[in-house]
Amino acid sequence: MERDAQDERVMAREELAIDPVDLARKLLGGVLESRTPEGIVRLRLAEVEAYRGLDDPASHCYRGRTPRNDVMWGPAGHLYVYFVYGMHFCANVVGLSDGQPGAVLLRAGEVVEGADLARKRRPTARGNGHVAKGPAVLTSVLGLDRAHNGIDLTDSSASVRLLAGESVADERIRSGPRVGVAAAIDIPWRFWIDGSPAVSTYRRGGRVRPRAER
DNA sequence: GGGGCGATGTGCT
DNA sequence: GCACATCGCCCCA
Repeated sequence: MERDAQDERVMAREELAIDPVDLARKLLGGVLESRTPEGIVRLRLAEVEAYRGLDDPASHCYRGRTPRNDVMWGPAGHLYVYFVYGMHFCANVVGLSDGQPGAVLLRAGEVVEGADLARKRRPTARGNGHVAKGPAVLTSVLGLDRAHNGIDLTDSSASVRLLAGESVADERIRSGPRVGVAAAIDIPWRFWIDGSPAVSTYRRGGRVRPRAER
């Protein structure tokens, strides 16, 4: 079937080498696949956020190139994985092209294959292995960690790949402020598929100041 | 060399 | 709704 062929198609680098805000919309409905000795898990992306390098104070690239964020400087289509809060990993797809940093954080998705393995990897997560609600749940369900940083998702032989999946109609895409981000809170660079059970609940970022605020 | 805090998840109140 | 676990990164001294 035509749709199945599209589901299986590995996305090409030139499709991904675009502004992260546009890439975020394009990734919705796409499928991230991880293959390990344990098995295969596939996840249809339902919620993402754009982080656009140098002029975005919330981006890891904002203060320049460092060993940690090196992958974000391109090339596009690679996986940027980072460690946060001393216990979680988050995964991004790098956008734009060489020399221009930017990426899309993968926040949530629906497990379309390998629910048993997903549940085994994250037994306490709500959704019983069928949804990955939140960026750290998403990475653990797929078995991603620091070792997967820099993988080329457009390489058809890679252990982690990005498949085209289904395109999502514009009217089904919603947007709003990014979760857990205090800087640039007015910029609606979070995108999600309306009605998806995987979409995480909004939480504003930044610690509440002791009493300075208002 | 030291300290503050973060693109979070979970369980308990 | 809130506190807390837990540690690497980055800024500043």
